[in-house]
Amino acid sequence: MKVDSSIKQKYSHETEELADFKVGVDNVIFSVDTTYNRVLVLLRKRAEEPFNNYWSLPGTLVRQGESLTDAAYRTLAEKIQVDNLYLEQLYSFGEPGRDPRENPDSFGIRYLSVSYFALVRYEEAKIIAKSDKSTSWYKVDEIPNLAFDHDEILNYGWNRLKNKLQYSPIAFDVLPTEFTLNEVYQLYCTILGEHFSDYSNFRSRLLKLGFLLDTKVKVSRGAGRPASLYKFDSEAFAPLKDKPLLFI
Amino acid sequence: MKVDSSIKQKYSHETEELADFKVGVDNVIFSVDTTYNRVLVLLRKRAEEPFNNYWSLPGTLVRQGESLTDAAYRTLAEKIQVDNLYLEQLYSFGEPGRDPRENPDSFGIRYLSVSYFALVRYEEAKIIAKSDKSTSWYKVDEIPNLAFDHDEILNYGWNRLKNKLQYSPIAFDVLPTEFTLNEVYQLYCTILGEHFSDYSNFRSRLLKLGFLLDTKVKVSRGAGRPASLYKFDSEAFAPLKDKPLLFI
DNA sequence: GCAAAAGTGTTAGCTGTACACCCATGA
DNA sequence: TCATGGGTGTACAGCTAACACTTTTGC
Repeated sequence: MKVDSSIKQKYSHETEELADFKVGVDNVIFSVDTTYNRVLVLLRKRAEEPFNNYWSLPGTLVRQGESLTDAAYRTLAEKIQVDNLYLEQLYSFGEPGRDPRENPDSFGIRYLSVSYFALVRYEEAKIIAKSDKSTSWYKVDEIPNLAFDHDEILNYGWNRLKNKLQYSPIAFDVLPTEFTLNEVYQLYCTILGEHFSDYSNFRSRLLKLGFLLDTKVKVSRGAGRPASLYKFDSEAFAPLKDKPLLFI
Repeated sequence: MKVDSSIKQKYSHETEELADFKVGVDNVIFSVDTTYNRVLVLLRKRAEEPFNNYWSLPGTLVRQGESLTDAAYRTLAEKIQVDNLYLEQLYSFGEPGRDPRENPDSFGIRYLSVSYFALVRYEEAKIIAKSDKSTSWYKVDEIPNLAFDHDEILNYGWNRLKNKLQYSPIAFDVLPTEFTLNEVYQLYCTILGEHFSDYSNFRSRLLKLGFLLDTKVKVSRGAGRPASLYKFDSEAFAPLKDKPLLFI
């Protein structure tokens, strides 16, 4: 990047008064519905201003004594009950004016959003019911206009999901403890699209990495030859951590 | 990841009072000294409590009306004068208690740090001199104990630099407009270590990507055959953006 | 037996690696 | 002319993509 010679002038600010912030955490929570082969995002409908009645990412403001990660888990736990998940920090959005509650003239409180990305197991995730259906899964390709800059955050999370899947074993955090190779393949297909790899090649590459244990137990899903159940072997994976491996 | 069945209980907080934040921006600013083949990080010596006399990452608190990115550029511009750089957001650190100025009992102001990662051209970067030598380049493998959690932030940035270099053309942001292929190679060697690739293979892979233009102009660096000067062709690179390409 | 699903094998072409080798210049 | 650094070529191993094939089940 080439910047003006005088970035000092350009980026100096007239006022030296510090901004006061509230910090929010917004979660992009994905799950994969393997029955219908679709990727879902958890949204909640706002019941207050600003953006009343808009759908938004589940979020919360950080409380006294609470860490960012804790706030992310709390938001998650308020919306769904789930035991197996992957969660990581995504990005922080802090432009002045991104929240209409900020008064543009008076330099009041600013709202910074630290976004988190989560992948949860769809089958076990129970939406904590409210009478009003204000929390619901949306297909990732049928997202309505969201409140605030949540479209941008969601898009950021969606890219992270697709990338992360290719070099990190997050899929095994949301698959059952024992799974068939075809279930892994379906998960990858659903997220990355049909055309990322042929099943037999995917299979041999994955097995060659050596961190999947064949339990030798067979399961039959309807007609056809029964499939072996595999387990993720975290000890065998450990040495591969931090290495630039590719799963697909 | 497997979490306790009751994450709701675990992560619920007694108080529902919101935390008040000041938001800081801390920059991990790298440069590569190609003369001595070493990676440098810009540090400044603190002249105030807390951590008086400790070295720290250059940082600042975000001002009213100022965006996070602007604050990052402002910090940079206060320390060094440089025209060519690459800058991106790194990670946000917001644990309660990460800044000793927070009063652990009274739940006062919290300090959140949004960290940024920058790569600048060493040869053109002039440290904006103060009488006291309070700003200085440090070799990345000889970093003293830093203030706050800046060791962790620096480590995070160092990993980002090594990864980013492999799939993104940030090197060309800090090389001269015209450069020899050997200069590119030296840069990669310095950051990734001697053993990442043999020169001739690096060379052919890089050229095959097709975004380097041979200007046909030759330069002689001492003895030996003169090298061709190349230019980065951003138009030719455009279609490769967002593709999972590897430079090494 | 036949369809369906799981799993194995084969091939052709490509890519990475490790070199050997040629080229152009300064001293 | 020789050392030095720039640049090209090659041969082999290993990988990928595409697809044919075998195995084991339910019906």
